[in-house]
Amino acid sequence: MTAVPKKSGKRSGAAGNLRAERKAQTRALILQCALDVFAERGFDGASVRDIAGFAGVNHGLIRYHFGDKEGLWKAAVTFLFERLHEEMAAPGEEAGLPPLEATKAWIRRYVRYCARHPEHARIMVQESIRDSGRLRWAIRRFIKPDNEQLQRRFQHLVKQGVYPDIPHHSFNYIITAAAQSMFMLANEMKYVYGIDVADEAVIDAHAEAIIKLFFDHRAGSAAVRSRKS
Amino acid sequence: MTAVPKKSGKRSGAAGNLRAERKAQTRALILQCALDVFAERGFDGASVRDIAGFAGVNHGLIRYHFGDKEGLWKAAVTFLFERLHEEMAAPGEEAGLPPLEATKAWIRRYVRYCARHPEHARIMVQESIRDSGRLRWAIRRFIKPDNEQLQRRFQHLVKQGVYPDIPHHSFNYIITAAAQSMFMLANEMKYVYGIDVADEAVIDAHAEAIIKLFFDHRAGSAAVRSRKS
DNA sequence: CATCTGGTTATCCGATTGAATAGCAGGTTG
DNA sequence: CAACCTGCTATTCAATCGGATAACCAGATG
Repeated sequence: MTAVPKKSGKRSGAAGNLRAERKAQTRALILQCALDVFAERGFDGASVRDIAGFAGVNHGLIRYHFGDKEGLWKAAVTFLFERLHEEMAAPGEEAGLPPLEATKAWIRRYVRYCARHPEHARIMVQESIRDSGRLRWAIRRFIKPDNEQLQRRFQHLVKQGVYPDIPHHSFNYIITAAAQSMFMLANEMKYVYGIDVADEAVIDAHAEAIIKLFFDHRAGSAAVRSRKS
Repeated sequence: MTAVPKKSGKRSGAAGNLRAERKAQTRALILQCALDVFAERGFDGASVRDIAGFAGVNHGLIRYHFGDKEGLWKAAVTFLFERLHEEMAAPGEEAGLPPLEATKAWIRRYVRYCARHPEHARIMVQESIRDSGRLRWAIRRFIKPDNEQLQRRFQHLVKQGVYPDIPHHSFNYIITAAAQSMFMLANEMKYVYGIDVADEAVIDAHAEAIIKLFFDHRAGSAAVRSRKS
């Protein structure tokens, strides 16, 4: 979490919209800082003053842009999930793959997303531990639809006989937690293993480890059988 | 998190230690309430006054027993890990099992612990997201030793050729997150799936799902093969 | 050029926080 | 029984919180 220099490039495009441009810039800057601070300290622990401080603006400005603290949180989370959907949109090539291979590609993409934006898991975990109206709002609006999509993918694998039939809620929490936790707990990784989770090699190796454990049963077993045993 | 009635049974055992007995009772009561509140709101979000309120004592008393807020947190976390070690101690029978079966038994025990005490994962995740001195304290004192124990178990499986060789830190975060997350995020489970994670059937099914995905590669594949495919 | 609008800052408010201090009451001890 | 610890409560304090209001001023408008 680093403070961001204020109003670096103004560059008014044409005429007339200079003010609107700066307003949008300021809004986006506050949102990004809000994501970081909310993720690190939780809703109650984060202070509007700190967020404004990191963004280099007066704390009263947040009230102007977002109404109140909860409005800021909801705007930040909306931005978070819209970015998730953008970055997780599958490239066209994936449609042609068989379902298991498509799921492996999805895992690799999701693990890289978790590494790139650890604040996502952090902010949602913080909110889910407490039982707030904000959690219910985010679930109804973002989490439940996303989850139904994952459920369809999972059921497809099971129906094709290519995956064992376990309760879907278990599958969901196991797979997402496996992908998120290492990056969500980057500080713990640093102190326990001395490993920097920003390292590309660590990220890719983690994705492959998940795929090996979850989706390469036969190949995994074969690899095991090829050992001395 | 429910408020606890104050001083229910005093029952002075013999003579002389009536005061000491009540003191220990009060201390334990405060610790339990502190665990719940710290887990739900994080260190900064939790107020000493709230913890004292749930315990039914004056907030000044916490200063008397634990010095300051950080002292209370450390005492609570110490209690947490000592209870973990007690409840995770393997019954003697497990020593005779082959390593893979022993690990399965360990998984079942750990999943039940996570369900019984979701505040453990919650409090440590909250602290790890922020990079505090408290996190480093807990890692040096509890997490690192526990982790080395898990690493030895894992390496034993790999050496016996009974488990695929993936980076240990990946294995660690995948397996513990898979066990913890559903119970840590009990509120999300409630709203997304309408499932109560206190249900024994849900807990046991989750443990078996983890075992099926992680440790029953051959059996899992066989189960898959027996379908129409 | 004069006026107006809207993004932003400065400042104030009551509530709550962690911490500190003084005092009380009842169990303990000689 | 009387003096004395000690576990506990009541109260105070400065700091910080979220929210509200008024002033400000650069840029849009006519």
